[in-house]
Amino acid sequence: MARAIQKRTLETRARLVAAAEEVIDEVGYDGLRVDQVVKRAGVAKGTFFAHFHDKDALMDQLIGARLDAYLDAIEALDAPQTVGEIVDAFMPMMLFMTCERYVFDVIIRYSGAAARSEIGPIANTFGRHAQVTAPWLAQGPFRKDIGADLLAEGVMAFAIQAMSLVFCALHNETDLRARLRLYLEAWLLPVSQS
Amino acid sequence: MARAIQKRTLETRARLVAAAEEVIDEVGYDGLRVDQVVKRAGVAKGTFFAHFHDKDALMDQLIGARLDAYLDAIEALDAPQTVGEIVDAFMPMMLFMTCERYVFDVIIRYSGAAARSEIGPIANTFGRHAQVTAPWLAQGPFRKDIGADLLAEGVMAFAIQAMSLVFCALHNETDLRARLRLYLEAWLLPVSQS
DNA sequence: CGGTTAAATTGACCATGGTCAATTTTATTG
DNA sequence: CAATAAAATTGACCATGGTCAATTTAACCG
Repeated sequence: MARAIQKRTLETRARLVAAAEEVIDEVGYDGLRVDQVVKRAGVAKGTFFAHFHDKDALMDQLIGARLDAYLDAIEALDAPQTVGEIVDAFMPMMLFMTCERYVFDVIIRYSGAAARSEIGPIANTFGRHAQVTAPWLAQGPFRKDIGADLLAEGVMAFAIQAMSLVFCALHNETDLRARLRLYLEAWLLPVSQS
Repeated sequence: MARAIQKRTLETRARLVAAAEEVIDEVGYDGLRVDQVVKRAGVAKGTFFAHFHDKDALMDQLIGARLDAYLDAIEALDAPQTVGEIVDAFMPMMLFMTCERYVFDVIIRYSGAAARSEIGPIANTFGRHAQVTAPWLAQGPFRKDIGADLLAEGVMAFAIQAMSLVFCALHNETDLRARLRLYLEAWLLPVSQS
């Protein structure tokens, strides 16, 4: 018969998360080692994996939480009326997403939700992102020949493309904003010849 | 003073590659273990890493070669005149790219060229892809308000988006074609309201 | 051909993520 | 409270990618 979750469980999990955040502050996401985390949390290694399916699941949760905070800020904004305003709205989140190559890889891997059985925190943020963006695009002065949901999916695709280029040898973070703007102007404000 | 590459070197490398391909045939890309490869090739583990910087570098080469073969076939085609023909042209390569989650991950990781110092085989195929696509888009009956290179970048972005969805719980391979077509029609044949 | 040097190869060893049978702790029940 | 069952924790152990000092092999030279 099923029992309620023990208070101890929540404490242990909280200690693991807190320890992980401390480690990340010191050595970055890429530098995190499970051994460091469990040592700092004062638990055995097996305990870590009783709480998180694997290291990536911890990352999913930590990074997902950060993304959620960015989305909270984005949701609080008024619907943007220009492509420039859209880019401005997303820039802080995109800068975080590209703060480390490893972070970007984790996000991409988990954004395509359910290779893993259940939808995790990061996958959820992508859903939220679409839910915020679609109404913006429907309300603003953007193309109306296709649905807002499809339009939002495209914004997502171009945002990912722009972020990918950050890690190419020839591009840097300054380009990110300019490139996304270029993409979105072409996507949201086409000038058809027909 | 520098010396020529020994014949032995090439033989060893060829044996490693051949062994790797055999292993992949049996257990897939994701199932490949370096130990298996070196055992089959009859060399020590250290030799493997003298020839490939890491396991991913081997994958880069093997997968890159496959992609190149698909691009050869694509290059031999006449320039497509409809979105449907474009989708048809890319489908075989996209099916390979999505044959395993692991393969797709490697491709994405290496497509953004030079997190690694030099441009590898996979990164090169992305360049080739753009070089094939841009002229097609310039010649065909598609939007002309933006340059063909930008148009080709967008095709790439949407192709990746469509492939990502293959691994989501709710989508399958049949959707891939339909979804890419939907994206590309919106991207290449917009109906502006201005 | 023997000596010398660079390149290639070896395999013991390490780092790190992950597993699981055994143990300890907590909750429940009579 | 004692007995018992479920949940949580432990840490020795494993799998696998990757390293590197030592060794072997091949090429070059007088």
